[in-house]
Amino acid sequence: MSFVEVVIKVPLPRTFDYLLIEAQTVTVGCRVEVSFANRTLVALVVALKNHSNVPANKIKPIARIIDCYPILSAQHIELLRFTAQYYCHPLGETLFTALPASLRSGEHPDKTTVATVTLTAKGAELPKLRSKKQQALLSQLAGSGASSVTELKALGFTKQQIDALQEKALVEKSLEHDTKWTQAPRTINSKPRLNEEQAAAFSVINQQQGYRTFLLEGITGSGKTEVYLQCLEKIVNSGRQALVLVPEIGLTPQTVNRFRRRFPDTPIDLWHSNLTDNERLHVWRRTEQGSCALVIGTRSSIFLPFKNLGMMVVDEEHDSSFKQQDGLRYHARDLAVYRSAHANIPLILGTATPALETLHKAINNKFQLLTLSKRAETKVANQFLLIDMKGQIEQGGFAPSTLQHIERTLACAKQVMVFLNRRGYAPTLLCHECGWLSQCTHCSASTTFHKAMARLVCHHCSQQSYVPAQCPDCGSTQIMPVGLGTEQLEDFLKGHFPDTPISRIDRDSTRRKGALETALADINAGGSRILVGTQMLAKGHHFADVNLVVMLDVDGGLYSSDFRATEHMAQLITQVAGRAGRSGEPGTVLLQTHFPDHPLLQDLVNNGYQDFARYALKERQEVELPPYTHLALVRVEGTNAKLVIDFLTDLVPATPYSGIQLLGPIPAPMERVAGKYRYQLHIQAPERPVLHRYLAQLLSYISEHKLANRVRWSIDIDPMDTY
DNA sequence: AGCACGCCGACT
DNA sequence: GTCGGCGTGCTC
Repeated sequence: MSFVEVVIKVPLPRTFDYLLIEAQTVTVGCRVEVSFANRTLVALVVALKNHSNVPANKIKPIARIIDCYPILSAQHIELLRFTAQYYCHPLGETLFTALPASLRSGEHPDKTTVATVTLTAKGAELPKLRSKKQQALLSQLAGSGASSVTELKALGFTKQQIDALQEKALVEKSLEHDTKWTQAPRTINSKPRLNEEQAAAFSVINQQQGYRTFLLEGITGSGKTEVYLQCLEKIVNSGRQALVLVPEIGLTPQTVNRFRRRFPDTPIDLWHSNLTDNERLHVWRRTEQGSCALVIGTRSSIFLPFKNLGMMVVDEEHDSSFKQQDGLRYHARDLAVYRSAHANIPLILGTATPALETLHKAINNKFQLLTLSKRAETKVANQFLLIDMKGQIEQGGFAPSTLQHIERTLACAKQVMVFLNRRGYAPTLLCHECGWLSQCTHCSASTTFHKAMARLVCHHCSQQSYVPAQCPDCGSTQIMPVGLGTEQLEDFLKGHFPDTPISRIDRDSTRRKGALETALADINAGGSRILVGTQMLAKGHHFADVNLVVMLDVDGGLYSSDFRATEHMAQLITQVAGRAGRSGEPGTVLLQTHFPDHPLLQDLVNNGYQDFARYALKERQEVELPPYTHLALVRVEGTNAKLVIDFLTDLVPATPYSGIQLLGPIPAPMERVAGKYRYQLHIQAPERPVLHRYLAQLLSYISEHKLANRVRWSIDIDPMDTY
């Protein structure tokens, strides 16, 4: 008798055995169809065996074998097994979240044609077009040769725009067969010359045989990307594949084009959340068959089944979008470390502002630190100015001296960037007479007033409501907006600088597809002189003319209950400061604060992120927080607050477990979201093995708990948003 | 997660 | 009389 052990997409932390009929042959990694609890499901074979511990009368036969060849290699299953175990997540759910949706649903893995767009002879002449977007599409195609429809969509172009060009006979669409990547890549001669530091970093990485993680700590503008490119070139030239992980908003046309120009004959694929199921399947298969050399992708591309991976790069490694915030709560950067060690290949973590966890490993020689300290374009560093907001009479959120700085910069024909981490017009409405505040009815948060939409919006559950004309409590008509949002800043600046063109970049103003690209192009063409926005504006976009950067309200990060808040604030300030003065002259960075003497802020401003980070690490060590201890969180939510709290209370043992510190149950930072109450239990341990041993015990306790299926619970390893 | 089984209230 | 509410329990 032979049996197969399979996993099913079901939140149960175990596998299931099925009977293999004699005529059937399968291997590990194949999908089969099984009957499970009265329904027919796709299952994945994870083991073959001659024995089963399940009573014979319970075992059902396999209904159908889907694949004759495995869709996951044993090595890849191993990566996912580790992931499941490390993140305390059921193996079945882990394997199925990693798979593209089409494979999950049992579809055939091979779809071999790609829709491609090519310029016609007429299109190659680049005629002037009325439509800005179509013109941009045309020049994109001229720059990169043929492009797949998939990729153009990723860059913000639409099917309509492509069709419009086809209508004008400027482009042709064709279905191309996926060609195996056999052609020897062309070497580009016009490589920029590396400066001394870049060359040193390159040569260290280049000489690395086998696994090693490098932390490439390079300030903004120091040319990290050039180092990646030259390292990747060697990998690609030797016929191996590479993965470049980028933050969610890092996948811009600028980045992609830069890679394309440097590797003109090399098949490059993109991986991000906007791909359709078929597009995903297609990239998945290309990586598996070795048909593409390079993938530039967001978080989930860490699960792509490369045939012959030679190197990984994690750009902006500190970015929190690498951490999945629901379901399988993995961190793509941390998995990249595991994966590269297993594949025995080098890994580059690049950033100007390393996460403290990463820096800690570099200091302890688990990672090798490589530093780029010289800005390639500018010789002089930016100047920081702290504006003390105590006792200032502010106008529209600005101190008088801030406004003077803006005025002066505008007079020199330079651009100004203004940051605030709150979109909308005002964070809340307040009744002047009775003190009523506009609260969301489903969340423990106030609703944000959006003037342009004339709505109150909850940023946590997206519920919208009309702006009341009268106070719902006392009937007064004296309702006014309180606090600042980007919309209000834009409004104020328009009034204060009536002749200056202003652009606002935040999730509201860029909701429409391609709106961000249009706005950015507009800014770079020099149209707007003042740019107002949230941190969306800070990441990865190059603006040549910005000379002054203003950050309002940096105080939020100084006294937050989240222990990572200062780190994130420092990263943001550094990141934002990097936007100033890229054209050759040093820029100015203005920080408005009520605490100009705060030691961490002072350290950051006077000595830079590198110094700040090392000081912040000392603080973490003193208070025994990560990376000096290891953290896990049991998150529980439910409509009934009592059940949620009772369940968590029950998880805290009467006698403490040696080495484990427990804290809770405590309400989540947002206690109520979309009508659900959220509480959590913090688990802290000095060593990872201790933590995982404890968690294994806790999980088996939870699985027998009678409240466990009356609430929603999950375990978050190395959580990001905590107290 | 789904889905069946099971035991109590208001409808044709 | 039964349709349907969702608490409980199980899935090879």
